[in-house]
Amino acid sequence: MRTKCMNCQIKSTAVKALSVTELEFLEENCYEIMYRKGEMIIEKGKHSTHIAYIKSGLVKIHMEGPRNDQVLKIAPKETYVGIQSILSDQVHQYSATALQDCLICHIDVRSFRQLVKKNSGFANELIIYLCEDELNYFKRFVSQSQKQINGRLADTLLYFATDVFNQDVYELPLSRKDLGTFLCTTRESATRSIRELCDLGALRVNKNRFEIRNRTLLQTISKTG
Amino acid sequence: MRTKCMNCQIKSTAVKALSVTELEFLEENCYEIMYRKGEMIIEKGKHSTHIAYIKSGLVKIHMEGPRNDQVLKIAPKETYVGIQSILSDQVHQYSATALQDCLICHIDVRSFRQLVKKNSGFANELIIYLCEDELNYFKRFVSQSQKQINGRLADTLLYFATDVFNQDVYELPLSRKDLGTFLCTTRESATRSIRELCDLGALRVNKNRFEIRNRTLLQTISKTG
DNA sequence: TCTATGATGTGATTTCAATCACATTTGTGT
DNA sequence: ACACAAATGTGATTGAAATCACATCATAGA
Repeated sequence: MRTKCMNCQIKSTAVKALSVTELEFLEENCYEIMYRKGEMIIEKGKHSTHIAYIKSGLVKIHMEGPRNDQVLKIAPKETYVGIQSILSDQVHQYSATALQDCLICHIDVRSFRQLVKKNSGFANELIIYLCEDELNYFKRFVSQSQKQINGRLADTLLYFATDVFNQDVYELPLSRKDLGTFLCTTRESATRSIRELCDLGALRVNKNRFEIRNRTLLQTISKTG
Repeated sequence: MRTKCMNCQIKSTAVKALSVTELEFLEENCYEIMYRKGEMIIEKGKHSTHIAYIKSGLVKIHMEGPRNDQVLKIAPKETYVGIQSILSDQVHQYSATALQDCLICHIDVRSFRQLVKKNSGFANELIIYLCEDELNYFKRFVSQSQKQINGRLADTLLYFATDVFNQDVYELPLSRKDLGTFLCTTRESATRSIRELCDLGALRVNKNRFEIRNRTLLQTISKTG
């Protein structure tokens, strides 16, 4: 049996603003799916009937570019994916792929829109969510265009340690190739950059097991590019 | 005497969703200012009490990076600037500077938030606005990280021709330096790229007067990077 | 167990753009 | 009209990262 929205433990801030009746309405217009690592959750170009909400697991948001598939974001739980389809019943502008096994809640986009129109508290929280998300992209944009690879890698490793895993030793759920496209570089350059940070003593790496050994140094590398 | 919001000819889609009473409320909580070319409209780090709405003129949105000041966006009229301050009474996360003489409407952020909470149609339009804006940044992010300078310049020149001036001959309101930072490169490389596109016959340039001579060629350059 | 396919590490080389250096033009205030 | 500061154009050089090429290591089937 599926979990009732009302009892859902990882409601978004927006959903917390809904009334009991609205939660019951939501309940009838969403459903959960488990995705295995590597499966596509939403696909660019496909008709967008649902918004996805990550209940657990990590998701890669990516978009075709002129050369590569570009990773825009590595999204942890409690992230909305494909919310831009709220614009209209159009097609998804980007793809999302599970990096780990993921529990995803799919919400019917028309019902979602109805909730926005009915409950301005819900709408308000969504606005806040979108603004924060956009600010994060601004920062990422600036970093990406002004820092060198080592700086961008340092950023990313700190991001995983601080915001995703909350510890300094973790299993990086990305292939070197994905890490490369997330860093806006190539697989080879990503590999080399990892080795440089190891040589500097900031890191220890074994396969995908990363250990941050000198956080201060990493932060310095992140700052100076 | 100032224009009444009700009669304002360049209302945002969101403001069009407001009732007469709400428009009167808005009227009492916003004011217009003319900015001269070069003046700062909002400044990073300053307390954000107002959201700016561009009624006329072009505005540069920019943010400090580790090396440069990075231009995030060249915003034309009917753009909200600093809307992210809706998050809370915090400080602005980026700056905005007038590239031309600009008429700006400053809206008290608390009143703005009240309108969001009161009128879900207003909130809904804002959500749509934010989603579109974010999608544009996604595309810019991908272009910037995968295209070479000529491709990025082609993009930008087409953007001005199509979305800003709506004609193929225009006065570019950016210094070479600003153009450089918008393209995520240096002044020198921007200059060289302009010359290359001229040599290819895609452009004709005299000072800041740009003329697109071969739109198809520019589009090809934009696509292939 | 063996094989095959994909992922990864690493050196050599090339390429694009940054940096440096300086000439020239433009603009501004007196 | 003049002087000075700021913006722009342009060549020479350097440098970071992409590309190429290939070896090695996993991993999943047969």
